[in-house]
Amino acid sequence: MRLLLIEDEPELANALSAALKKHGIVTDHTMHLDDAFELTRQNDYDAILLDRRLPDGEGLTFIPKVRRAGTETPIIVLTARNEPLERVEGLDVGADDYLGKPFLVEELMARVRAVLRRPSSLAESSIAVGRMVIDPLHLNVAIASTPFDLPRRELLVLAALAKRKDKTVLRSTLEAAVYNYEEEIQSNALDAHISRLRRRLQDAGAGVAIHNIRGVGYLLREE
Amino acid sequence: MRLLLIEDEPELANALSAALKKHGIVTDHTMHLDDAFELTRQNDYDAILLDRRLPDGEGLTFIPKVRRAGTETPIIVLTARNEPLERVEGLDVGADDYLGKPFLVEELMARVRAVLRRPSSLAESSIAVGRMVIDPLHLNVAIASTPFDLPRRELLVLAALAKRKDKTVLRSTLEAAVYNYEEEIQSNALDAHISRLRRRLQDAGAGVAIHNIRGVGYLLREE
DNA sequence: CCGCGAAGGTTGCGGCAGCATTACGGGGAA
DNA sequence: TTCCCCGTAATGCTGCCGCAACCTTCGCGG
Repeated sequence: MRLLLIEDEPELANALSAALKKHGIVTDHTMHLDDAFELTRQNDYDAILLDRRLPDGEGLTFIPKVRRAGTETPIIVLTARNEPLERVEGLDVGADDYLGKPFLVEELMARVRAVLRRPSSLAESSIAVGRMVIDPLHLNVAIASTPFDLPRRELLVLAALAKRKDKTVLRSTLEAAVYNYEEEIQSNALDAHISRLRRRLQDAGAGVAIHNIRGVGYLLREE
Repeated sequence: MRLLLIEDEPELANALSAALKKHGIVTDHTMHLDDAFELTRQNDYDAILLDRRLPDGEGLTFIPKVRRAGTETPIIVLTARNEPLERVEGLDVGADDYLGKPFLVEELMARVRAVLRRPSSLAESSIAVGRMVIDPLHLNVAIASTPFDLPRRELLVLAALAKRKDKTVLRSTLEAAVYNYEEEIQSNALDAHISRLRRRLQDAGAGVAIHNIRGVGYLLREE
């Protein structure tokens, strides 16, 4: 899962990113609405966390803009101002939920989950490929119903591939699934993960293969 | 197991929390319906105990509100008014059970368990792993059918792991299972519990292992 | 059919974040 | 009081993972 966090307090932003990471969530962070808008066009986020009070101005103005651009990603508004009236304000312009500061990360998680549960979003619980069963939400993998554990990054790669099994996943999409843009990589780290993952799958007799499509990306299919 | 208690008499609330704690239950407590509503969004409770007569007004009004928000957590209504007619009233708006004050904690526990056993909730009664049998509902653990005592926190960790045996449990999920929102921890207390629990399981020859997945969480499996 | 460049695959290494363990001491229960 | 739980912190260690060097495969053009 991947979130975009639009927040100008670096301290809060860092704490939040770290906490979300514990939930297996990759977080991109920016404090500028323009950057944020670009990021929504480049990436397919599962949800957006939006602060209202930003150096660029009122965060809410961001919502109509992205909606007009066709982005339907759920938006959760974060703010210190938590009056009922303002709550309505946010929801009226197209926010999906509203969260007053300070809040617990658990609360945020619950709201993210709630928002993702809504009919529009397609949160699949479990995907079967070959002899494997992959649950990308809980980050579980099993082969022939015995658990199979993987390092974090390889797990994220596999989950991203499984979500679109038999379909090609762009290289950039995979990178996005595993890294946030602060952790930019200057090498073939992704290739390395793929390689190690392949070996692990092979050794375990997973009955799946990660197939490369030159210049485009990868796909996961049965052997 | 984790409950939300909505009750305005501090004395009763404290006594109840303490009593439930002895049963290994983590309890969050509030006396305001608004707070309670927020809490249901923050946490995934196993059940909610709801007083009818509250400073905010009639407790029953709370039920449709949370149900509309998509929360399916079982609700047990506590009240001094225990007339049959009022009982129907509570159940009609979506309560799962009804308990007249005063009551024995044992009775409350029995009702909580009963409510959790219902088909909708997926509370398994008993889980077998290795040479152990774990009942996360009664918080009983036995090794080779002789009872096995554990300290409270370690018991909660083990129960949380057992409920998802052979599947990874996120670190954050474990933290939520063991601590309520007042008890924030600032150290590696969870790691310490895991370590001590491992040693105990080892010494007892439980035939199970708690396995770590770096950067993700833990899982319980047979050795 | 062959050559060549670019994309992908593989692998060892080193740094370091995350985990394991343990001793210590406060505090609560019997 | 005594015992044990359990939070804290210090210490050591493990193995993930980014990196880079080197090798293999692919596809195109001649």
